[in-house]
Amino acid sequence: MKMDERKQKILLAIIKDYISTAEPVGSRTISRKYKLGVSPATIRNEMADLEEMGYIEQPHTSAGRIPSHLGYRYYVDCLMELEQLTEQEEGAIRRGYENKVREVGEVLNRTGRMLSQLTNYTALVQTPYLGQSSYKHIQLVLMGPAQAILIVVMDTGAVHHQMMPVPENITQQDLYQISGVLNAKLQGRTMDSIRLTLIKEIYFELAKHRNILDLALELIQDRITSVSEDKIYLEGVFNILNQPEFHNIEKVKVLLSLLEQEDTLRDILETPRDSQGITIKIGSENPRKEMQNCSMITATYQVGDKILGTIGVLGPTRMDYARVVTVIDCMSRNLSRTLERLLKGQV
Amino acid sequence: MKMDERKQKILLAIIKDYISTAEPVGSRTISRKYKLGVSPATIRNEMADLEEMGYIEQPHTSAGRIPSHLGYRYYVDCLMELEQLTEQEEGAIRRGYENKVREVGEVLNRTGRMLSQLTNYTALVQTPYLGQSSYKHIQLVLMGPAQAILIVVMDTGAVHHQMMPVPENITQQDLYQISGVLNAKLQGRTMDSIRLTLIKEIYFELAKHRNILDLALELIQDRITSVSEDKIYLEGVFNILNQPEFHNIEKVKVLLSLLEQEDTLRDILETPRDSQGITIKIGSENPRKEMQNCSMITATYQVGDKILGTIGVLGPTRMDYARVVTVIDCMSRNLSRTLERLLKGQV
DNA sequence: TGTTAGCACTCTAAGTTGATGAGTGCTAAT
DNA sequence: ATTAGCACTCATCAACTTAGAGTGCTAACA
Repeated sequence: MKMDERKQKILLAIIKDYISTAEPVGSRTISRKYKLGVSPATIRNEMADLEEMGYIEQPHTSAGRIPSHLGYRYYVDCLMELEQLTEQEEGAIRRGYENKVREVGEVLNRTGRMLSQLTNYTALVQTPYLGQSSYKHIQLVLMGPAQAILIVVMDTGAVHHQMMPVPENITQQDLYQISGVLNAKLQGRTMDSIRLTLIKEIYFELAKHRNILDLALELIQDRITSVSEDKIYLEGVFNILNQPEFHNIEKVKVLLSLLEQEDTLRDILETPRDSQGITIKIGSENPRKEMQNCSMITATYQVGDKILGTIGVLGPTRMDYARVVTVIDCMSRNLSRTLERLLKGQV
Repeated sequence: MKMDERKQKILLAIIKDYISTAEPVGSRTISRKYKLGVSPATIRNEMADLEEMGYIEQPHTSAGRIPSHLGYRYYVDCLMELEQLTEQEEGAIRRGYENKVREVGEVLNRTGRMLSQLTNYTALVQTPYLGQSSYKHIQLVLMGPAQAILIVVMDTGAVHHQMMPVPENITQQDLYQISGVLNAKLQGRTMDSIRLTLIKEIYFELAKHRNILDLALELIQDRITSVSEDKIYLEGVFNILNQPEFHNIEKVKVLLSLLEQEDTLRDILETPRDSQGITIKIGSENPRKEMQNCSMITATYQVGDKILGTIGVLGPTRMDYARVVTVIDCMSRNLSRTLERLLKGQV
């Protein structure tokens, strides 16, 4: 069977209507609302064909049709016309990013908030991969009789800190000295590039503080590096309560318990290696079967031509693909640009 | 009418049963399950009395009774026997606090998580009031051509940081010099005690960097101080989905939209000035009328004899008061102890 | 005088029935 | 190829019925 233009128009009408009403769409509705110039009976014939081809299905005999996963797939691949953002919205996004950007974490936060607000779905934002970022400043500050705080500033503007025990008798002067050496040796180095020779150099210069150094270097390498890496922010989770397909509490609970696990988030954000730009996963294309009735739209963001991470929007399969794609595209561009500015010439 | 012992027993039975089943309790059930040695008919008479006294009410004519707010109040004030935590649970709490405590924020986080897990309700944790904490270390680090990062370490172990613009031509050396002066003047000072004379002294020593100083001091005073103050962590919000009284999505949405506003959280955590220890607010005793069907149990935590903040558990009026009171009491003690250790001799 | 059995009564929850209407597929006419 | 017409299916809703849980009252009992 061939997919002629009229079939396309009918499929498009069904999908658009179902996206906005969440109700099965009948032949009469289509003929009335989307003037195709043919009678309901004709449309019924075409719909029977579309169903046979797998693009739509019937919840039960006397109901209208709803799009199948295949139908949505055909829609996003061939039929969808992207929506234009209003001046207002685009302005809001731009302002959201221009407004006193100070730190990577803050930028990601705002991205999530805007994404979920603009789409009314759940937003996911992955922290950027910054393995190539380098140490900018390291400082040890004495906090108590045997306690110090280790502060590490990365060139990305990220600041990590961590309490650590120190010997009883150590003074702030000692710590300044240690900080000085660490700074001299590590400043400008990337996380991945600290090698044994370098550490030996440090030991050599600070032989008598060996035990502090051991701990400090361990913390710098293991803990501090790993803390911020590959976290995923969730925003607007409650928006799913507004979707009619989630008026059943049990379904909400299933989805929420999935979203509570970081692994799941990582899995569903995952995109095929070669995918540039935007990826759409519909229903059963998602890695978890509990998400059959959800779709996920993701986009990568980058600085230069290095992809740093992914942002995504999670909604029901019946989500407004056209709008979400436009929004997420705009957001990922803005995010990339802002990060570029923030990390200017530093990554 | 007098509240004799039998009435008390019956009221207690009604409340216990309703708390565990969420169903109205009939006279037959009581006589069967809670062997009081009297027939349902007798119990019916007593229940009629209890209803007249306002302790219980009938959802409709042919249903059993449920406790009224007054009934719950009488229960928590006079009838409730506190539950004992199991060895296991108490151990888990203790271990939760002992395990590598490094920072105030982390402690609060864990507190929230444990509270919500142990009770299966929603936990609220207010950040401690640390207005009396003092500056331990201040550092400016050059990040880009005209950008620096300001790092402030408080004696509580809290670390704040903030990007700030600086003049194009400034060097890291200049910034070190400024940091040095700021440290010398501000170290050991409390946030509240920075006075004009002090600032003049700083200006005097660093006349040529006046514009940087203006910004830095402003950030230190306004932004950094206010950021972490009086935030309220929410944990286990989704637990409300497990309560049968919230099987209606609309009710969930109303409650969630309340909990999204920080003011609300502050209001419902608020406790009367003189209240030492644990406060229980039942239904309409809550400040928001949308929370008529919720109860809130709060406890303060302190270091020394200074109250620093409040933790709380939010559940339906039908919540398990005995257990929650025990848990929250244990948690607040542990939290106080841990903070004491963490801020040892520093506040 | 307090307790209890018995009974009529009330009200909800759950099930049944029937009407309505949206929607379909098929057929025959255009 | 298109469409009008028609018989048919099925969900939804309202009206009605039923079963059962629970009550209040009364009269009998200890």
